[in-house]
Amino acid sequence: MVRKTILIFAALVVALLALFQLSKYSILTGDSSIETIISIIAIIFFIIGVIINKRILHKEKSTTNKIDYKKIEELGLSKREYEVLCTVALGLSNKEIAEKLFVSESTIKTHVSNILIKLDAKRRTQAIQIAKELKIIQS
Amino acid sequence: MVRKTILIFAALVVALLALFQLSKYSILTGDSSIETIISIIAIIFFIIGVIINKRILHKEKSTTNKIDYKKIEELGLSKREYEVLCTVALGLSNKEIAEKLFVSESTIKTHVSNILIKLDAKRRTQAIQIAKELKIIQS
DNA sequence: TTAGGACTCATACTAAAGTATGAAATTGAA
DNA sequence: TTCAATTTCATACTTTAGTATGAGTCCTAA
Repeated sequence: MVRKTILIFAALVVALLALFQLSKYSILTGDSSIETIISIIAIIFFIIGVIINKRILHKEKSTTNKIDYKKIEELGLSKREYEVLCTVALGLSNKEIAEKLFVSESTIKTHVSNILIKLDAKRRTQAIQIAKELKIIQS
Repeated sequence: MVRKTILIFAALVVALLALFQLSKYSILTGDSSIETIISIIAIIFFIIGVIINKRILHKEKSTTNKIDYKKIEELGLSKREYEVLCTVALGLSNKEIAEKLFVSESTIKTHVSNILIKLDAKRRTQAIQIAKELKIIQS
C-alpha cells in the first residue's frame, strides 16, 4: 500500500528529471518549442493526477464496502448461521428460508434465535441493521 | 454539468498560455531555472487532475446514492407512511415506532399494512429490501 | 476413541407482526 | 365550505417470529 505510493512518486520524480534533460536538449537543438514541452508535461501530469486519485478512491471504496470476515468470526457466527443471516436480510420468511436451504422451519428458527443472541438484536429487522453496520453483510 | 467542464478546460488552457509567457520571460531574464517552471507546471496540473477526477467521481456517487423522491410519490406513499417505513428499516418494532411517533401501536400496524401493499411486500423485511432497491430509503 | 461444536429437528409456548373492518378526527385543496 | 385523502384508533382475528428445552446426528481435533 504505502510502498506502492512511494514507488509511484519515485517514478514521477525520475520522469520529471528526464523531462528536464529533454527540455534542455530540445531548446538547444531547437527541435521543438518550449510550449510543446510544457504542454506535454502538463497533460502527462494531469493524467497522472487523475489516475492516482482514481486508484486511491477505488481503494477506499473497496475497503468501505468490503465484508468484514474477521468480525463474523469474532461474533462466533457459524457458516450456516451466516448463510441464514444473509437470506433473512433478503426479506425471506423462515418458511421460505427453510425451503431454500432444504431444512425444516424449526431449524431456521433455531438458527435465527442464535443469530439474534450473537448480534445482540431483539428482532430480525434489527439484526439486519446491525449486520450492515458491522459490515458483515452487503448493504 | 457539461458547461462547467468546458469552463474548467477553458480556464486550464488560459492558465497554460499564461505559463508559456511566464516561462519565456523567466528564461530571458534568468530569474528562475527552466526546471523550476516545469516542476511548478507539473505539480499544478497534477493537482488539477486530482481535483477534477474527485469532482466527477463525487457527482457519480451522489447520483447513485440519492433517494428517489419521485418513486415515493409514484408508489402513493404518504408522508406518514414513509416516516414509518424509515423507522421500520432501522429495525424498530411496531411498539417502539408508536412510542417514537407518539401514536398507538394499532396506528403503526395500519401504516405498515398499507406500506406492504404499496411496496408489494409480504413482510417488513422484504419491504426494507424493496425500498432499498427502489432507492427510496438509505441503503 | 471420545469430547465438543455444528447442524438438525420437534414440541410447546409466548410475543410480535400482519389482516380485516369500521369509524372518527384532521387537513388541505377546490 | 365541502369533499377527499390522510391520520388516527380500536377490536378481533390469523399468521409469523421468536424462546425454551431436549435430543439425535455428524464431523473433527485432541
